[in-house]
Amino acid sequence: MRQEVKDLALRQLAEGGATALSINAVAKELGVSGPALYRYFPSRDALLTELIIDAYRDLTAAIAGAGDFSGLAAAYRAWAVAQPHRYRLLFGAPLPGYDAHDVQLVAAAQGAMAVLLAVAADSPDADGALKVQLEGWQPGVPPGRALAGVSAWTRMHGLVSLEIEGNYASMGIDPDLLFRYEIDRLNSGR
Amino acid sequence: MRQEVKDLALRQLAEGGATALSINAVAKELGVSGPALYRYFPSRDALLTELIIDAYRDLTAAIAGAGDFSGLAAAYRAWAVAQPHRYRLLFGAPLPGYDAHDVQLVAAAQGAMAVLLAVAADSPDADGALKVQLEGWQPGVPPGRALAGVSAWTRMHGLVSLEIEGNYASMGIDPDLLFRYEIDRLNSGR
DNA sequence: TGTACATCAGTGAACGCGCGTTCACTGATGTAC
DNA sequence: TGTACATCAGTGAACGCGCGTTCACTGATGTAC
Repeated sequence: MRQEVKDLALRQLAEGGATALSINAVAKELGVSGPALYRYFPSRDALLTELIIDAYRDLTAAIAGAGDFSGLAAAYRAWAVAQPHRYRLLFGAPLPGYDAHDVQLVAAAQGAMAVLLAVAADSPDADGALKVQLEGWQPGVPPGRALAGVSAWTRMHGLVSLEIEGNYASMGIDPDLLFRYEIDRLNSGR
Repeated sequence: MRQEVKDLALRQLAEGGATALSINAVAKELGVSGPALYRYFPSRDALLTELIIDAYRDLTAAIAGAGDFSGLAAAYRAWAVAQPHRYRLLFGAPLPGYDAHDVQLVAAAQGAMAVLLAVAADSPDADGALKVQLEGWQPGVPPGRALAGVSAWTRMHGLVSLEIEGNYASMGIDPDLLFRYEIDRLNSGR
């Protein structure tokens, strides 16, 4: 039942945009009255939090077995393109009135980043204040690697987020070709 | 009066997230009844469209006089960081129920891109199908330059969008240092 | 200067809608003797 | 096997809220003679 609620909630998010998560609407589609769902989730925010944590874990799983960095990048993109609503849940604008400071949520996000850092190259350019910050952020990781990880994530996110909002499509440019071009560049250190 | 409405609408967007644009709320804050605003805007969507067009023009103006590519990148970022709600209006998730196919809107977006293309470097790597698409997208522009423009935009967007959602802050990393690192890399062809 | 009129910004009521959440409750199911 | 009871998923009404939009209207302002 909890799973059914989540599935329907995701489907409604997919159809109606990030604000479209409504307990009443989910209940209705489930053929049940609104208050019934409060047996399973204490509040709308709790449901939302669970969806986000699920999404982090799912994304993490999707990129974990993808091989080297190129494989990870392809898996990251494929996951996002297949379910843009979940990608937005993770990296889009914060939902009004929703406080994203749940402990499990932060842990789930770190899990995904750990997978990325495991296959990131090493950048020789981490120095000065940036180096100190990178060491503070990921104490066990060489700062050059942490920098390469953040940088790679940033570039993937730029590509993926513009793709899922249809920006390349409206230019008549195939996102696939652009993605390959950028990842090749990134891999060759450019 | 129209300008006052727009200003208040922007302020409410800034405070309440992308869904927070409400004619009634704007009217209330203006000390006027809801229907009064229909003298000035035919509908909520029309107001929204105007805000988006304004934002494109404003962003275009901000990056137009910024000198070379490094200057443009800095101006682009400064504009977005100063008013993230407007940046989201342009490049964030589409608003549910809002159709972004206004003619003026498309023109405004192209104006911004033209400024970027004017200072973009040239990439030697545009070939094959991608080259054909780039030529179709910007007929008068060498495809290598178009590719460099799209690529630079993508990377700037990755940096800026993660910054305004607070992702670097939550890692303890100064977005300023990261931005400079990435733009230096981009400038040196890496 | 005074009067008749037109303009038009803004009003208040209403329509129909949806939301999250609480509350006391029904009624089916399963358990214990 | 039959009866008494506990559990608990789900109900329907209600609270207070906000939304976009329409409609007929008031009432102040400005214009024309």
